[in-house]
Amino acid sequence: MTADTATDTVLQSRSQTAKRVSIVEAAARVFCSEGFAGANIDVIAAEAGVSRQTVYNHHGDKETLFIAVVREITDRANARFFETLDSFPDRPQNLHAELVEFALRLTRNCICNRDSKFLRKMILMEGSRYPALFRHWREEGPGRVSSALAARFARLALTGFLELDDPDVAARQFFALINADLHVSTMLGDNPGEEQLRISADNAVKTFLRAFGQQPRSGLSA
Amino acid sequence: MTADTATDTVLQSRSQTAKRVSIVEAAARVFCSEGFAGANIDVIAAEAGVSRQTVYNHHGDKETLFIAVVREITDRANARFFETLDSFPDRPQNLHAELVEFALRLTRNCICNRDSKFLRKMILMEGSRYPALFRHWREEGPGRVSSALAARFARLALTGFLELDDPDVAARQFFALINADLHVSTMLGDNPGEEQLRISADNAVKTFLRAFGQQPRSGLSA
DNA sequence: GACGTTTTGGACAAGACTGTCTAAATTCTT
DNA sequence: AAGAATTTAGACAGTCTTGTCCAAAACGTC
Repeated sequence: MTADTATDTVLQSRSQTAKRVSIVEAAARVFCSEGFAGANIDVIAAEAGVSRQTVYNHHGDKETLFIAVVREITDRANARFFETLDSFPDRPQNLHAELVEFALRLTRNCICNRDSKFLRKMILMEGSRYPALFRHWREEGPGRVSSALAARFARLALTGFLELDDPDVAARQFFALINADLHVSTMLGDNPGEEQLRISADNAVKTFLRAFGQQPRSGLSA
Repeated sequence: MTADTATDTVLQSRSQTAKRVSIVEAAARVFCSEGFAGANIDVIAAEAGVSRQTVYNHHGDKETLFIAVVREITDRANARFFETLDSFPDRPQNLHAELVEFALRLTRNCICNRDSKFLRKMILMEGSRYPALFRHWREEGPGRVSSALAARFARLALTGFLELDDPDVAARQFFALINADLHVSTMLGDNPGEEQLRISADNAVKTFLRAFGQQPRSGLSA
């Protein structure tokens, strides 16, 4: 009964939603490379394969579009973050190797991908102009991810794999170390190769474990 | 003879150079908060306390002005960096405490100050548009600073204060750790308080020394 | 195939900005 | 204090951009 009309209303005409996402993707690309002020609606429309009027129909105006894009990308990036976090090695056979793999997933999915770059740029440039928008990013994103990672580390400490004073600090430092070698090149827009990523993750984990690693108590491994 | 005219030509009229730097400072502020595209020459002129025509007289056009500003700030920031590096504790009495102080100077002078923020923003946003400009930044700045810091760490390793596989990696990681707690808030433009800076530096050094610290061989201390 | 909705393309007004020009005012040098 | 150079304010042309409007075309649904 209402089901049909309801889903129709929600799903819209399929190509309508297709256009919607295509606009958001295009807008993200353009905002990212030109900045908010430098972004041009005509260019966004062209890149989305859509007429300018359609952009205005869907999103009202430049600022509204910008906000929609940031929201969307924020949510997607956060989802990705937690998804990646789920692959944390809670019961490692080989802590070093498994942490390196985890670090690699983190850099690939959450630091070097397009969404993350977009967010870094936009937060840095427009963060102070839209406090609410970016407070949301901070609290739902880095804030929660950091606590979640801290909890995983705390668990490893309990099992005797790590020796930690403060799991929250350790989590933040883990992120920092992962970024240490990549920071400069990602700022200039380079995309580090697989090789480079691996070396970098390995360096990070090596240092992290030098600082916090420990042999697990034997009884608990299996 | 020529001395007079020469110095005249170089020094210019004193207020002329005063205006020049005032324009550059104002431009830096405006570019920083609005981005290149969003920056408005009239605003820059007003903020420099100068007429628009004067801006054009001195710097020709917006892009030329931008390049001049980036160059100037890059050089200043680099100079500051090396100056700060000179206070590295080569013969520490108390390695932990002295590294913390050094880290604090580094965060204050080279990470949280206005010039550094400007450069981070501009490199992130316009880095790919002006490769030469920012290659210069990278090679003369982070690149050389990192090696220089690595050399200092290597020395501490020789004296037995540290145990290092690769001083270059250690240097990059030291920077990363120093930034670990500050990264998110500086992205949003917050200015961490003195308290926060100290805690953050202390966390960084604690972890760094857990990973690389060592009691120095007794013979070498005095 | 008819009907309602969405999309298109192009025209358009309004505003903003860059960069130039000029004549008058101010400042520097001597 | 005179002469040279710099600075100013304002006007101005030209361009670009945003956001609106509209009639025709395309699309999706029944």
